[in-house]
Amino acid sequence: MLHLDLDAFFAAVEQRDKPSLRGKPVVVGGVGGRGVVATASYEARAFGVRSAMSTREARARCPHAAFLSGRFDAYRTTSRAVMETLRACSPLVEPLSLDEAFVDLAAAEDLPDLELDTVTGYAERLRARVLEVTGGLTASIGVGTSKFIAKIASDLDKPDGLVVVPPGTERDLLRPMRVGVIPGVGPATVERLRRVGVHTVADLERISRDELVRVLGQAHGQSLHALARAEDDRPVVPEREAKSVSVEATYEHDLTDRRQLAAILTRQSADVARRLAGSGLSGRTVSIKVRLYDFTTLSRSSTLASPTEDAATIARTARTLLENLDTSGGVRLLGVGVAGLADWVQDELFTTGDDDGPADDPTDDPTALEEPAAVEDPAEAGVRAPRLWPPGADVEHTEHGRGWVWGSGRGVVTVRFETATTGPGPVRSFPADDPDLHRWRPPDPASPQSH
DNA sequence: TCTGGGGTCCTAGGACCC
DNA sequence: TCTGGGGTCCTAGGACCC
Repeated sequence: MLHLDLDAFFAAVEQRDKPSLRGKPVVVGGVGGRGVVATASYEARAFGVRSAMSTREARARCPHAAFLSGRFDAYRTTSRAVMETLRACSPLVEPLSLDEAFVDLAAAEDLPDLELDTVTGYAERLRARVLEVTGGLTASIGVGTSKFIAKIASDLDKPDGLVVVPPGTERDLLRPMRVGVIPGVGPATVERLRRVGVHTVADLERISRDELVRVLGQAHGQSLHALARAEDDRPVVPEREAKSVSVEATYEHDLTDRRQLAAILTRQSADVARRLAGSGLSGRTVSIKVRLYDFTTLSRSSTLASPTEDAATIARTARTLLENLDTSGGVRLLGVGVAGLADWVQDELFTTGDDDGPADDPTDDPTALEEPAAVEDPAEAGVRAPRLWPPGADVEHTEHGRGWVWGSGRGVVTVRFETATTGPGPVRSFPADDPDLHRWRPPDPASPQSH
């Protein structure tokens, strides 16, 4: 597994495009009174500027830095070039963000073997190619036997570094490290672990699984027990389906005018609706997020009878949710989101199959009366590129047997297969139009007993 | 006049169903 | 008379990531 991380990405793009910034401290992020730092160039880091620091503090530490609000189109374009370069190596590339990705080298075609020297040379050439296609951006690469180890390794020689962790040396590498280096272990988990005497991975290793689950809960406890032992078999998932779409903003001054708050929700709802439509998605759960003057953060949500991508429906629902909150002290952040995403094809199935008259109390559900009957024109639906392979859908493959959809997109479907004897098995990717890949249906959907 | 914006995943409790 | 258990869906909040 290979993990690639572009160094100080946003700042590096700015320095590339504006030569006068090269060699100088550059800070990209919110430039307003309530902004925070997204990325600081290494020159700015020398003055103690860090990601997530308030821009106010960054200005105090490094007043002569260039403070920029960011050009996301340029970042996206550059990111795309990098991801394409990675996909030329292996079909199994999983972007984690604009500046990070995993590459499954076991699926790389032009890699003769996975020996240490071979992989090291390959990764060096990859770094050179990234430098080329980005017009001079450096990347740090980590290689190891799992996602976890690759990710840890890419952090060890930053910037512009390469670390390959030889198989069998993982646990010795991890033991002296602080638990906070483990992805998923943030400040709250570090504090909980500190209270039970755990500071390093070596300490973590000594805690039983039961104890860890008691301290951190099921999911986190189990996964940390495994990671402490360098056990990690998570596959590369090339394309994940979006699960939610949201828009939020923090305002320079706290807002109190309820008409103004409602107007903001209306505009944000239109933004969300446009993005949903652009991706061919709709969702059933509308939520708002409200951060009050004292930073307490509230969320409220409402699940509709059927998915929507309609701006007016989202806005009406969002405004109703806000009406039940006390915002008299002032609001510093307001946001709208839609979750429970489905595609238009499912939407159509839903609304044509489940039409059982009006809801009991129409005032409970602002959409019950107005919700239109989804997409009528099949040609139009086709244009919207429906998502044919919803995650979790059962499928079968002529060669590999039965499984379920792990992810899909860009014409590729990733399937996790299950065998009766071994349980969850390997993950494989296929072209979405692979004739050997079939949607799978239960043998007799009508038979389940009616109790 | 500390503390962004876009996400994901998990937990816990209550409603509801069988 | 006493007292289920499993499962799903929904809501709110929190931790975490880049």
